[in-house]
Amino acid sequence: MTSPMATHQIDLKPRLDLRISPKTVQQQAVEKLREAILAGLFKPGDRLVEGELCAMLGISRPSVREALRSLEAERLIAMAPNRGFFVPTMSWPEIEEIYKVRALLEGEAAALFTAQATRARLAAMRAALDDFKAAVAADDLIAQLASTGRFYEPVLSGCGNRIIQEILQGLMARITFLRSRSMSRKGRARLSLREMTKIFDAVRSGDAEAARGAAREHVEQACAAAKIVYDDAA
Amino acid sequence: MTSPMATHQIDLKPRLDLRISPKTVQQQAVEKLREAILAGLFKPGDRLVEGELCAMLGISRPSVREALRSLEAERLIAMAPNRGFFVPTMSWPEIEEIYKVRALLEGEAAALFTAQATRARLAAMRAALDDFKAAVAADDLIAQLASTGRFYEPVLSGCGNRIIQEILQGLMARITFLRSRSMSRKGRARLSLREMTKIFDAVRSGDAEAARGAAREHVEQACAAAKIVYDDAA
DNA sequence: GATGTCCATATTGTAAGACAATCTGTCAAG
DNA sequence: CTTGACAGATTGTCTTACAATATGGACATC
Repeated sequence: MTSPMATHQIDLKPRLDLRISPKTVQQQAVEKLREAILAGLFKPGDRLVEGELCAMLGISRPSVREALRSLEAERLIAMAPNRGFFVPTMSWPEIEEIYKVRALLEGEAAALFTAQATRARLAAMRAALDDFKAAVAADDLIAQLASTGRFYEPVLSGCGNRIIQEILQGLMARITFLRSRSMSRKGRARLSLREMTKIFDAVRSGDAEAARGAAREHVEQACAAAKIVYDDAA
Repeated sequence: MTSPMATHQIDLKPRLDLRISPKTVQQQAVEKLREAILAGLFKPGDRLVEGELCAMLGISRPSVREALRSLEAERLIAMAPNRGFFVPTMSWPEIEEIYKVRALLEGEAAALFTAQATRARLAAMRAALDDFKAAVAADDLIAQLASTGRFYEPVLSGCGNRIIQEILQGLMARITFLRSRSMSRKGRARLSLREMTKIFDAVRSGDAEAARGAAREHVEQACAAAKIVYDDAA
């Protein structure tokens, strides 16, 4: 598929694909709605009334329904026949199961990445880690979430397994509504910083098993923090 | 959510839910199309023309499109704007990545299941294993695939993690088109039987780590068999 | 003969309208 | 307080329609 010559070149423009792809209304609708759900505009339990969404997005009902079907298959929303779509509320066991799988897959991703980390990706991780540190010092929640995302991005895209990446993105999306709240817990950010630093150090030193362990532990700690938040809310 | 009394009862009727659920046309369409793809009626590379599907399923275009969107989000089919839906062809690296994740998750599921296997589920596994043995002896491919499914079902539903189950089902669906072909390779079935027996023995003896290892190895062997088939086809 | 241009046709993308089926909440009757 | 009935809201689905885009081939050009 990719040009054989590419492997001889330095990784400056990794897979820049020139394919122009017209965005269909449906695709944009999916993106907008996903953003809206992740941003918390629609909260767990909220109903998604087709007519309202048509008005909000300025598109027709068939297009809205197609978009909702896509999100349904992603498990970001659910549907009950004749009652329509809604944002599902998740029980704690289910949330915990997601964290368990995250621990497993992020550990694997970290281990895989360690074995083949490029200089560029390590630099990106370090930059994100520095940003996160600054965001913690500034108590800036938005910046914390953003830099956390940038910290993981090189690991996921550099671990060499797109399936892991795809699955993790899906799982993360499903628990986003908890992330900002648990991150905001007093002291969690600082612990998070320490755990992420541990991951980075392990990756940089080339110790795959240490990286796996550190990544696992980070997720497990995040899970514990999420549980406290979840119980408080209930 | 569930009645507290239920926990005091014996597990004779595990969650018999009386909820009647009307099947919408769209749901039936998704099921029919998924079956058709898994059964190989639509092969990788085939286009799925909306008009034809309308005629085949006897439903309208909006309904067909909704169904296709669902399957698209499941990654069972793909879409190119203005060119419609098609069954994607997978490259070997991608297939291998799926097997890698399967190895990880099936290993985990086997380990989790070992720690909490019920008598009933163990019996179901044994029965499935016996069926598989008979199917191998009779050289009956259909029966082999069916009994393999029944062998794994108790593990997945009994491992206590529905997310793992959900992910694995999705991954399996994406490589089904390879399974029957690689299973039919001379000698593969017999090896498969040995590997599955090893899994069962480990689970029954309560050795979670042995079960994880055996499950991993079984997937790795399946991956190797699939590679041979894939290369032959190319 | 290879390449580029243009058009007819098929198919998709999207909208609008319609109507039956089903759910929800309200209110009266028992 | 429970039951039943009814009005309004919403979904499930189909039909029709039309613009936008892709595909394949005819034809002209180099």
